[in-house]
Amino acid sequence: MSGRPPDADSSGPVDPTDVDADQALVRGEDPPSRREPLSRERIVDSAVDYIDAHGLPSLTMRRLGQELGVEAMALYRYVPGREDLLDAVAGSVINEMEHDDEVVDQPHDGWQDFLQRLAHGVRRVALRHPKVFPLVASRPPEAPWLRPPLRSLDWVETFLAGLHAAGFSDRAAVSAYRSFTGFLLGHLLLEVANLGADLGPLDVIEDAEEPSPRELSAGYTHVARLRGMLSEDHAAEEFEEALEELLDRIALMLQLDARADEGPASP
Amino acid sequence: MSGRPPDADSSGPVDPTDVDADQALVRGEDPPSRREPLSRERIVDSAVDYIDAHGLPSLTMRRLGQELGVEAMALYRYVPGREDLLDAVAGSVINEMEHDDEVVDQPHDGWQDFLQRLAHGVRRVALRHPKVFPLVASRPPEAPWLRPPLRSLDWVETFLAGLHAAGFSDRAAVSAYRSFTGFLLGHLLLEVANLGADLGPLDVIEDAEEPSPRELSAGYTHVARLRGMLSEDHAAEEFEEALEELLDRIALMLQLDARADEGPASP
DNA sequence: ACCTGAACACCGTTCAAGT
DNA sequence: ACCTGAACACCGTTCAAGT
Repeated sequence: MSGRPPDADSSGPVDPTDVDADQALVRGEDPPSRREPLSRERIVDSAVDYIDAHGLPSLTMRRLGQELGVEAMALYRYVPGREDLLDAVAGSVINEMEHDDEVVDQPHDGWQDFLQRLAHGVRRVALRHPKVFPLVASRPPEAPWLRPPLRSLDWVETFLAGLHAAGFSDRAAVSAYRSFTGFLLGHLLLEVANLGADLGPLDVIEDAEEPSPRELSAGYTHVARLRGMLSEDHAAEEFEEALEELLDRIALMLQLDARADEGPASP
Repeated sequence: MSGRPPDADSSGPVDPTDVDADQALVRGEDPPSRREPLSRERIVDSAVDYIDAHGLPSLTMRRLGQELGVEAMALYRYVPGREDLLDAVAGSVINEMEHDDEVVDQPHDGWQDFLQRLAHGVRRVALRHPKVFPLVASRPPEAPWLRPPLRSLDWVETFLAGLHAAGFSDRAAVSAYRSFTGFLLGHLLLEVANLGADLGPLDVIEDAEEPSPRELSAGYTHVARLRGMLSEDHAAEEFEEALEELLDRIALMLQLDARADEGPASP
């Protein structure tokens, strides 16, 4: 079965004297007067849903229009084009963290807790939208001082303000921002890739491509032997461990930074 | 200027009695008999060059055919389709490391040196092909036990065999493989993204999208203040530092692993 | 004000036909 | 054996026209 949505017209005869509106009613669509009007937000949300369900390559302006009960051309009143829509999609999912109660705006229990919550918030977004996350990860951000996956002004501000309030120097906060984003990007992209994220619906995969055991044992002795171990999914524990280590490293950097601030004349 | 290649026919009158071959000669093309035959390798190499030059979105089967002096349909004798071609492209650039003399097959100076060389080899690939690297990073690998960016059986085997030879236990080698890939993916993807990697030719960017300073100062006080510092490019040093830290972590893990092997009955 | 029809310049891919 | 022409079912996007 392909990703194409089923054609609702194909089941049963339709009186050809019906006017368009009546045919629409037969098909179960709301008449134009009753359906809520299009808006940029509704379009972006619908695009997120569509990618979650069918994968990025399946999202076309025409199919998205169909999803919204509208012709593709109508979308262009609210969105400049497909590329901008994808940017908006990436921004939208990362901003879902705004409604995540575990994620806080201000450190109230130390910066480590603050960053822990933030990291887990991003991870929840990635796992909720595994097919959208590669977009968050690899679309070029709108400014060189935004780095994926924290690719919105709001969250970078929250990050920096939080660390500032926790006593970080500017230098230390920026340094932490860099290592934090690198950490999130690597771990979460691997995690969603392992989920088979990139491609569309799973119907194409057919997992028939795996190298045969015969092929493997010829030369790839280590891979063959460790196959099982390599396939084990330890994403969650790995994430926790690596996050702890990252926080330790930041704490260390913080000490060095503070010492440098006291003045370079110390023993 | 768009990415579309210029039409060579458009400059000057052409005698309509010329046969196709002569017109081809006028255009400076080799006659079919003289040009070297198509091959999967030539197609993949050409695709890499094309993406390097014009970006992934600009690569179409038709334009790639044109680049090779052939109609698009001819490509399908050597490549099953566009998606498979992109997989081959990702595999091809990562395998460029085969010809990188700094990268070694066997650890001859300790595993740390071995991993240092491997990491820098992958980084050189990423910097040589910044527009291809997102493909290496986010295409789902052909088996669940291959993780980007080390997405080829050959390199995973080299990695595992190398650490094995250096005395790593299976468990330790697999654990190192996981953290190594996570590290590379995060850092290199950020680095190429910062280079403006994803999109096509630079002619579309026009850097007109940056939020205005006025907009910034309203609410985004920390981002505004740290703008300059955030834009600084420390990719190279960051990579070295983070790599050192990763190797330290692996060394630590190695000790714990060895101790666990001696038997859990130790004091 | 909001949406659609028709059109344009593209796509990927198949397959019978040419050399 | 290797490539092409013609065709099919799609794309994104524009714009005049409809309600």
